[in-house]
Amino acid sequence: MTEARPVRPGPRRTLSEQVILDAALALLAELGADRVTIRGIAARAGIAPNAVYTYFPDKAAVLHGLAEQLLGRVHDKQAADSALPWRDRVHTVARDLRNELLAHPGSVHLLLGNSLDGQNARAIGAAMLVILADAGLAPDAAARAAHLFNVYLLGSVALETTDQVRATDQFLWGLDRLLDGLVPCAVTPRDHPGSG
Amino acid sequence: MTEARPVRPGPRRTLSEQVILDAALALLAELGADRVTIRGIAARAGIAPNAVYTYFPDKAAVLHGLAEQLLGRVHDKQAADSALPWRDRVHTVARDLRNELLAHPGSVHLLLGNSLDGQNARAIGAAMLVILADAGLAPDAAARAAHLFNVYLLGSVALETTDQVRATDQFLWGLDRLLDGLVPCAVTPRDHPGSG
DNA sequence: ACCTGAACACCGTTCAAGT
DNA sequence: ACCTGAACACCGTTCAAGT
Repeated sequence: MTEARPVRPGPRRTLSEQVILDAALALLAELGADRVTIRGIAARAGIAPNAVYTYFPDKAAVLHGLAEQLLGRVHDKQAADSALPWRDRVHTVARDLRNELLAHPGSVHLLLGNSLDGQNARAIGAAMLVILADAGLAPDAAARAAHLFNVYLLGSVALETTDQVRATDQFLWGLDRLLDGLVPCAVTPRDHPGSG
Repeated sequence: MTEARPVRPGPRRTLSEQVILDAALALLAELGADRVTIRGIAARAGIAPNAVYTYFPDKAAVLHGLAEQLLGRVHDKQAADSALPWRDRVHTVARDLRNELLAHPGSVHLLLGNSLDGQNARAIGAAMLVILADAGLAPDAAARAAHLFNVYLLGSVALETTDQVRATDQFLWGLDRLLDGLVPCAVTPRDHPGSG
């Protein structure tokens, strides 16, 4: 017989939070938001429904993780390029986020229903703050403006999703009105801080 | 025995759509959005759950009617007063709608998830168009601006609801930035059209 | 036309048990 | 620690039947 070293009871890590979130994301992309159920996720991951509760306290926690998962798919290199005009950088972030949200119908309501306090959410918010600081906004104004940006992005896509229309013109028009309203807030406007 | 005149089969109109929507609204106000269920509505109305389907094809239709019901509770007299500055009139509409939505947590997601094409929704939208026209916006710009207003209002309240904060300062600040961005769109600005 | 009881096919979640 | 089968308390919706 083999040596009787203390065998750990049961498999140690055949699953993980990531496996569950991957299954949830696949379900969201293929079947829509209303099909993202605990039982559906478990079935796709090949486990029993209640096994999910080993990793997440409840469904809300799974959806919160799923929202974070979605934001992680957006990486903006152009947004970080401080040599570009700040309005263009905002446009880039807005377009990329909007496209990601429109690609997964229902994901907007996911973001609107969960606090955007995860790692990826904070990263995007921080990138936005940098852009707005480069635009000349004071820290508190930049924070308010970043929130305003979130409101506009999520609100726009939510209405686009329910009304079944892709109104890119309207989206960019509203974004520009919003940026126009922010311009007077810039105390030290500088388009190319790298050259100053 | 009494005369055998053709008695109509069953009670003719003991219920109505309005009774069901009233029950739904009461449930929303008292127990929250997630407790607005077909079975709950029926119980409060004193009928069997499937009786609801005599008046509405499915739950989505009930919620659509409920969204309309909510908007009907907002009546703005000040918004119609063309003697007031247009920014004040917008502020009034925004404040009243926001207060109504915050009073019923979950109602925001109700509005965001249903097309705002009902009678009350159109009335509010029309009032907004009048204000924006008085502000000097051309019809197409006014239409875009009205949509922008919807996006901002619903997006703001949605984020306020999920983050459990009532940030009135932030709300008004963002609204003003938005209105600032609209000012250049006014081709024929006139504050008091009644005096012209 | 309007309402009912009963059933169907689902949910999220919990519990006791097994490794 | 991790996973399972079974159950509980719900859902929305449909169907056949009654008035």
